[in-house]
Amino acid sequence: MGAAGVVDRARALLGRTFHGHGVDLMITEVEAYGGIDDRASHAFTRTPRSEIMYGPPWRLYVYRSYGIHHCVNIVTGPTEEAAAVLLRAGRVIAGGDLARARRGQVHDDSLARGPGNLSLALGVDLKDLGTDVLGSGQVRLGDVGPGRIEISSGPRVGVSQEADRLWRFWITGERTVSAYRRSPGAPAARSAH
DNA sequence: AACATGATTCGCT
DNA sequence: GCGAATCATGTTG
Repeated sequence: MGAAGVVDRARALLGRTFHGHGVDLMITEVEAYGGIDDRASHAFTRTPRSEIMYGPPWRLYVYRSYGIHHCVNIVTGPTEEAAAVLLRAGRVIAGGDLARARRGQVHDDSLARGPGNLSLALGVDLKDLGTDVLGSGQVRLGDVGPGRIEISSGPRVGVSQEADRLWRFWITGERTVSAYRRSPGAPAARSAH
């Protein structure tokens, strides 16, 4: 698997079901992070936090964001690349009451819209770090792959490095997909003029 | 030991 | 569209 391997893995996750602590959703938006080949990846520098990404694939990398939220990633491997896929949004398909209890009164489309909200809806936090999502634990991938879906792509949200790499993918037309925001720290985007 | 920085979200203008 | 909230992590002294 080359540098594009994580991209293939990211696209293949779209439309799959994912379970977290009593809630099932269909993954509708993801971002690929290329590890050692990607300055935007937390694994670009190998530290205790990013160490999980240098391990076997299909384990959870969970981190705290802005001191408030959590973000959920699936490590993709190969181990020497330390790549991972960030789950950015999903459509809740079961356990909606539980998801709403965690998220409050929000529109169904917003229950798992954005990485922090997705993590909250699924009840995933640091206790789930390192969970094998191919196992039968409280956080796991569903067995069934997607039917035919159309995929759109664009730049990743909020990253100041590699801000023009088109490594964000979502199911075309899905209303659960989060809004794009370019990082203030990123160089100005080239005008389309 | 102190400092800078976010793979964000929500409310207000 | 803009900015505050909030704190773990990594970096620097």
